[in-house]
Amino acid sequence: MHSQNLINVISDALPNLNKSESKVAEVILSDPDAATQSSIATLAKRAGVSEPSVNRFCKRFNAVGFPDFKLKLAKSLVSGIRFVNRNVNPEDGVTSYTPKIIDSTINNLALVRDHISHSRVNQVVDKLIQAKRIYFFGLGASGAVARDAENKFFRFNLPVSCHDDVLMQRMLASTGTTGDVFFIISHTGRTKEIVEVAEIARNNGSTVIGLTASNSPLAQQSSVALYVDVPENTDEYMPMSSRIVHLVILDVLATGVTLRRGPDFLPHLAKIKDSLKSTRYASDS
Amino acid sequence: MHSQNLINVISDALPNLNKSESKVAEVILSDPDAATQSSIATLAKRAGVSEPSVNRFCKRFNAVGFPDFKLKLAKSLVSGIRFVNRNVNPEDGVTSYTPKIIDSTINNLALVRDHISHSRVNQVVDKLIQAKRIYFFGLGASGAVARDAENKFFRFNLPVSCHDDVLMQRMLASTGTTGDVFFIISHTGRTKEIVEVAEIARNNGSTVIGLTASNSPLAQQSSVALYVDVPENTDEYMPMSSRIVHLVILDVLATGVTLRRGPDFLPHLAKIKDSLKSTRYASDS
DNA sequence: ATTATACGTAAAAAAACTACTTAATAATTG
DNA sequence: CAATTATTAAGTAGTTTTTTTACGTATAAT
Repeated sequence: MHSQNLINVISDALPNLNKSESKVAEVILSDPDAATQSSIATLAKRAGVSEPSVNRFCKRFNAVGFPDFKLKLAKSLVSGIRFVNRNVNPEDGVTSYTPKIIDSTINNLALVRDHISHSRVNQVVDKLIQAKRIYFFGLGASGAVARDAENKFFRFNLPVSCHDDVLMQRMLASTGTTGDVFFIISHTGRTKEIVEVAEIARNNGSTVIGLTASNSPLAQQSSVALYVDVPENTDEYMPMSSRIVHLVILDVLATGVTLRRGPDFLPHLAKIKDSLKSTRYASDS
Repeated sequence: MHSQNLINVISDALPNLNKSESKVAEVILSDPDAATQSSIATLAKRAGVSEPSVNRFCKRFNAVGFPDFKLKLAKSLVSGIRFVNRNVNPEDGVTSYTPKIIDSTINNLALVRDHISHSRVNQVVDKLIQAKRIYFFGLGASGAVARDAENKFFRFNLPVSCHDDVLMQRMLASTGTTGDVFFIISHTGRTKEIVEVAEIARNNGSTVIGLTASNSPLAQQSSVALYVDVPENTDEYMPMSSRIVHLVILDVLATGVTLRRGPDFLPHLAKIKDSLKSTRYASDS
C-alpha cells in the first residue's frame, strides 16, 4: 500500500529485531524528531551500538542508507503529528482552531488522494459518459453535495437533476430504466432509506454509483462504488469533512468526463461561462 | 505567520533572488522530490552553479545546511501541499488528473489557512452569536454552499434558512431588521443581483456578512467581509475550487460559534446526532 | 575608485559506507 | 553431551562520499 507510516512499521517490527537493532529502534521511537536531526555517529552513540549497525538498521527498513532513512522518517513524522494531537479543544482561540480545522481537511484530502482507486474512478467516468440521464441523490449534508454536483454536471448537455427528498428519490428510482444513472452520495452508507432506493434502482436495470464508505450497505448495493473512508471524528468540535472530500471527488469525475468528451466540447463550456458575464459588475483589474 | 510551506516560500521569494540562487530555486521547484534525494554536488551541477552556492541558498531559507534543508523540503512535500504548477492537460489519464485536482484544492486550502484574517473570523463569529436569525444566500455553485451552511447552523437552535432564488432573497432582505444576519456567499462578489440584495439588507439595519473576493463590490457592501482569493484558473480543465474553500470556512465559523456557546451546548449537539441513529443500519464494527 | 556583494575554487572537516574481523549463537556430529 | 563447525550478529578501521569553511576573484553599485 501507499506510504505506510514508518514509525508504525518500526514499532510493529520491534519484536522481530535483534539486540542492537532494537536498541536503535528504541532510541528512534523515543524521539523520532531528534533522530532526523542527528548524524549516524550521534545516533549510534546514543543507542550504544556501532555506526554500521545503525546503517544496517536503515537498510532493513527499505532505505538506501542513513540519510534516506532520515528523510523517510521526517516525512512520516509530518503526516503522523498532524493526525494526532491536533484536535480542537474548548480552550482554543481563533488562532488555533482555524488552522486546525483547515489542516484536518487537508489531511483527509491527502489521504483520499493516496488511497482512491483510479480504476474505479475510470469505471465511474465510463458510466457517466454512457448515461442518458443522471440523478444525484443525497440526504442532509450530502443533499448539498448532490446539489453542487447537479450544478457541475448540467454543463454536459445531459438531463441532470438532484433530489434530497426521500419520496421523490424512491419514485424516480422505481421509474428508472437502463441508461439512467443514479449517483448516490452518503457519508455512512447506512441510511436505510437511501440503501433501499439504491436497491430499487438496481432492480429496474439502472446503474447505481455510490459515493460512500467502504463495506457499507450502500457500497454493496452499488453497481460501482467509490470508497471514501474519512477517519471518524472522536473530537466533538471537529466538523465532519467527508462532504468536502465528496465534492472534490465530484470535481475529479467532472474533469474525467470533460477530458473524455475531447477538445471539441470546450467551446460549449466557454459559452456557459460567458452567459454569466452580463450579470456581473465589470472587474476593475 | 503560520508555518508556511517551504515550497511556497521559495516561489514567493523567487523575484528577490540573485542569479545563481534563482537557478537553484528553479531546479528545486521543477522537481522538489528529486531535490530531496540528490546530493549537493548533483544539485549544483544540475543548476549550473557551484556547491557553496547551493549551500548558501539553503542557509538563506533558514536551514542549518544542505541536509537540514532537504529534510525541511521533504516535510513540506508530505504536508499535502505539493507544488502545483501542474495543470490538467488533455493528454492526462486518471492517474494524473486525480492527484492534480486534489493537490490543487489542497493548495488553495493551505493558502487560505495562511492568509485568512483571524480577527475577521472572530468578528463574524461575534455577529453570528448575536444573530436572532440567519439567512444564507448564494447563487449557482454558491447556492449549494449556502445549503450546506443551513444544514450546519440550524443545529444552533436558531431560525436559519438558505435561499438561492434572487426574488426571495430580495424580498427577505427588504423585510430584514436589526438582529437579522444575511450571510452572502459569492465567489466573484460581482454578481449584480446579489450586491443589490446586500445593499438592501444593510439599508434596513441588518448585518451583512460577505464571504467573497477582496476588493469586490460585495465586500464593500458587507458589514464584515471574509476574503477568499483563490487564484484564478487559467486552466480550463481545472475545476473552480472556491466553493470548497467557502465550505471549510463555514466549518471554521460553526466551530467558532460552538466554542463560544461553551460546553453546556454539547449535549444539544449530541441529541441531534442521536436522532439519526434509528434511520441507519447498525454498523458491523 | 572604492566598497560591497555575488560567486567560485580548493582544501578541510564531517559524515556515511564498505570490507574485513571478531564475537556470539545455533547446528551438527563424534 | 561435549566439541566442532556453520551461521548469524556486531564491531573496527579505513575508504569514499558529502558537506562545509576559508579565502580569492569578479562584478556591480556608490
